[in-house]
Amino acid sequence: MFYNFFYNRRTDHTIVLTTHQQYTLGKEERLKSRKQIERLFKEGQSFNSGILKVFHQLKEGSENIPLQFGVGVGTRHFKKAVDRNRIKRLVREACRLQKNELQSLLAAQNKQLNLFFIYTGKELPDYELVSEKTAAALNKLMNIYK
RNA sequence: ACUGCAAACCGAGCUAUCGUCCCGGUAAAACGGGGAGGAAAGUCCGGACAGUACAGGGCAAUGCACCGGUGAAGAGCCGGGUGAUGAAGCAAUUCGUCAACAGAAAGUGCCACAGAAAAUAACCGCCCUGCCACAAGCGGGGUAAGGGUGAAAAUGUGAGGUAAGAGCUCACAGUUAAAAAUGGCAACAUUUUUUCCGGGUAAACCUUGCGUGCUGAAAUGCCACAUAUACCAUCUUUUGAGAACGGCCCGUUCCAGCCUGUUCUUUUAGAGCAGGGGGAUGGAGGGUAGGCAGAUGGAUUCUGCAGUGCAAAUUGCAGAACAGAUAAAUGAUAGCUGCAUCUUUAUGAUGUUACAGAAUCCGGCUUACAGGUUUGCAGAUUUU
RNA sequence: AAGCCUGUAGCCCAACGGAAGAGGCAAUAGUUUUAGAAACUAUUAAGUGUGUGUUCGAAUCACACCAGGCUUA
Repeated sequence: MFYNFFYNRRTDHTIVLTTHQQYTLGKEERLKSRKQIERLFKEGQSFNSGILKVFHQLKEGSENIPLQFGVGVGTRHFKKAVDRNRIKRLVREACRLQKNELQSLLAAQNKQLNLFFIYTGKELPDYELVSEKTAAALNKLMNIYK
């Protein structure tokens, strides 16, 4: 009985995930070019979403990638590399799980967007808080580029 | 058994789903394998490696400083010596801890306050003596035995000696340097002889000895893209000036010594003048910032056995392990076991937490560290 | 990653190895004023980032840590 219960739960979970199948985060979906990042900070628009500051800019390019994003944490509030790595991983994970809606919207309009998140909070967050704030930021972006 | 300190070691494990970096695999997938530490940290030492056109020498700069061993090397490690210091002991001695541990007798500087005086010591005192009838007073000289100081006062004690004194002389003790003998590879120790006794400071300048060329993976090489053989200043272009040798000098080596016109000598060619062009250095800018190599497996680390050595370490054999990103992978969620805390003692609840994240690579050092294990030392109590 | 610099009252800063430390702003109290500001007078506030050493003596010299800042293209 006990094992059976868990087996069912597990299979349900996997089915839900496989239907979407888009929770990927490959090398191509990250913003890596130094040139593009500098242009984004210089010319792009930005807004604050609680503990996150978001830079965003449409770009022209031949590659067919609707969304590229990067994450940064300043050394002012987090002196230890461990903490900075932790925050970057949490934001990246939250974005990975929630970006699909925006991605498909952009793909439908044939637009390409650069994004950069900067963590501006002063304390080490937990995953739930980061997830919530990232979702809010992504919703705001959907309204802008509708 | 408990507490504290120190040292060494460990730094939870397994499973599932999603995701990620590298390698293999594939036409593309699927799939398989690997993916953070003892300090990855601080950047404090030492190397490897790369560039700089390394002949060689000197100066400057900079580092080190008892001896031997170890190792690629070191300001590391191991062993020893000397000195200081703590504990135990009647003592001999034993057991620890620490040391930038060459030179102050090459020279220069500094030594506040106090004190006569702080380094060529005469302020008081003591002694001799001149002026003077004597005293007092003034002057000349000798003298470091005595003088409330100070961190430090001119080796200490005793005797002789003297006008008074003085290592002036002697004895003992201490101390500097040298020689010899014995022990030791050596530092050094012990003994004997001669000699010195002229404060401290070299983590003040410095002297002596030894070592080091400088720069640093954003090094460097190649490919691609882009641009500007541009601009300004100085120097130079026929014999005495320039450049390189990554501070300077000697020295060595290298480059340039071109073109046009004109004048003179005149076969070529050479010299002078003018102009052009070239070169070097500096200034101020412009472009690119993509890819590949460097780049991860080598003085490698660990384990076992055997050998050498007091030890650090090392030799042989066997086995195992070793990430490779570049706005930068190593993450998220769930469950089980283990562990900790609380309440209850079938169990339940909460937490899984320390210091901390590779960035060219190695060897050390230093610092941080929840909890656990082991060893050593100290403490007080309990039991036998 | 590589390399360099700085820590002194609440703040800004000075001090040749020598009384344990100078100023300015601020603070507190007083004078002045009906009250306040300004001005004037007085007072308080450091033991020199931490530790160890060298020295008779350390803010100063040396070493090791801690904290903060800067440079590179």
